[in-house]
Amino acid sequence: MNSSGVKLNRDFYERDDVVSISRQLIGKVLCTRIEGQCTAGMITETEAYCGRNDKACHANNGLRTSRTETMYGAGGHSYIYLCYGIHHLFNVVTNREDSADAVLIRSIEPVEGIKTILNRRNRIHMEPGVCNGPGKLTRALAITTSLDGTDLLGDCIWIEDRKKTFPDSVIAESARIGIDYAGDDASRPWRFYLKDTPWISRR
DNA sequence: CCTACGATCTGCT
DNA sequence: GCAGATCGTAGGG
Repeated sequence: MNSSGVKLNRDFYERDDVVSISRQLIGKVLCTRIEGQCTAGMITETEAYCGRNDKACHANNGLRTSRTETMYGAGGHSYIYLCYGIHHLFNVVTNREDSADAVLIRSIEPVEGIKTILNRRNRIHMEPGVCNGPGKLTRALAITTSLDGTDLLGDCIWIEDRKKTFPDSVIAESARIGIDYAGDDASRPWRFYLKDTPWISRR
């Protein structure tokens, strides 16, 4: 797909610091190959969800159900769930089997398959509104809950390192969005985004 | 079985 | 800025 890209390997995902991984995913490229269509976008915004000790995480307090099961699996798989009955949200599962850490991908800047992305989003022209939100980018890349549990080392959904590096000084952190119910964990600075880009959901 | 609600987006005022 | 969409999940009876 892109000769300069190197697919992230299992070792990247299986490390135990989900907050660091969340920050490191900024600048990486999320790719899908679905129904013959290749699409990709550079990750510009993420949020870390810290397993059973995080009140905002679906696996809080060790909650283990058919929905949360994939979060307990090995790092490097997808955790995709339906939000508000409409939106398919995509997460990267991290850490070893039995932990339940994950990174929510919140925004991307499209870099490949622009026509396909515009079609899926029902738009004519590319602009930040096409992919600046967790429900928007899944629509753009054709990611749905039927792909929950997908191995990110396969050829359907994966993440590439294209050697585009950003210094820490251009990466901002903030509280996570839309988790007011999470008590003291609601204010933890586990959201990361590129400071100087329009391709994010909020300032 | 029943009810409440959500890691959001869109369109309208 | 705000309401409505829309349905799977979780929790309680």
